Amino acid sequence: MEADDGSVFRALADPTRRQILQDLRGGELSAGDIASRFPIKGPSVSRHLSILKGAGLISERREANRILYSVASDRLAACVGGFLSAVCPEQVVLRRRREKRPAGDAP
Amino acid sequence: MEADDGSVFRALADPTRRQILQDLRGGELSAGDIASRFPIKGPSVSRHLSILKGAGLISERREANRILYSVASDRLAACVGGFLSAVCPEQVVLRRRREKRPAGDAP
DNA sequence: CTCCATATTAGCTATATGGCTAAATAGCTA
DNA sequence: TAGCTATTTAGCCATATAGCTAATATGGAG
Repeated sequence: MEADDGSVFRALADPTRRQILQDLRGGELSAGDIASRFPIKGPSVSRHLSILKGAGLISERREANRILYSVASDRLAACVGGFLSAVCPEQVVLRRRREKRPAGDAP
Repeated sequence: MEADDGSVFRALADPTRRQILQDLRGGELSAGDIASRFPIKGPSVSRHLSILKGAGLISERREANRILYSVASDRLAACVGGFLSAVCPEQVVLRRRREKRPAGDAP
């Protein structure tokens, strides 16, 4: 069901999308907030957001008539960090975060 | 003189190029060695190699009439790891390698 | 030099990508 | 309901990308 790693790397190929991810590092932003930071029109931003979402790199939340986006850093770290670990494991260390466990798992 | 980070991420967008980098993890390979591992023709592989080289992700060395390629993992870790550190610093640790110092630098 | 092996460069085609404008959808408020 | 804001979707166009075949280096062996 989930997008494959290829979609993640394709998503990261565009500088605008990389910047969006960095901007989201500061916290949730609406599509309009994001659009105001770039010299491109709203629909283009919307397209970038849908590509990032398709890659699983951002998640969205509706609030009134705005949509707030946030970065899915777990997924980013897993895919990209996983690749880095495969190619240059000496230079990169992945710090695994607590995983969401299905309820009832051993503590 | 050096390629910008954008070229690195564009280079990584293609699955063949990512696989080439992983294959080079095992040690130097000639263009022909690499070509034999993929279902595409030599010239296409050559193009991928030149893109990887343009991004600074591989280096080459001539031996007789073959050209041996190796992965530039420092550059890969610096660019991609740097980006990861900017977006999700909690999940990724960059382990800096000894840098090549200009001769005559303090010890 | 000629011949062969290894690779790259040139030129072509089809598809993917990223921008735009205009139109449609979603949700709030009167 | 109508009207307003926020955002996405549809359709178009220009450029970039990745594959191919044919032609061009480059280097070693005879």
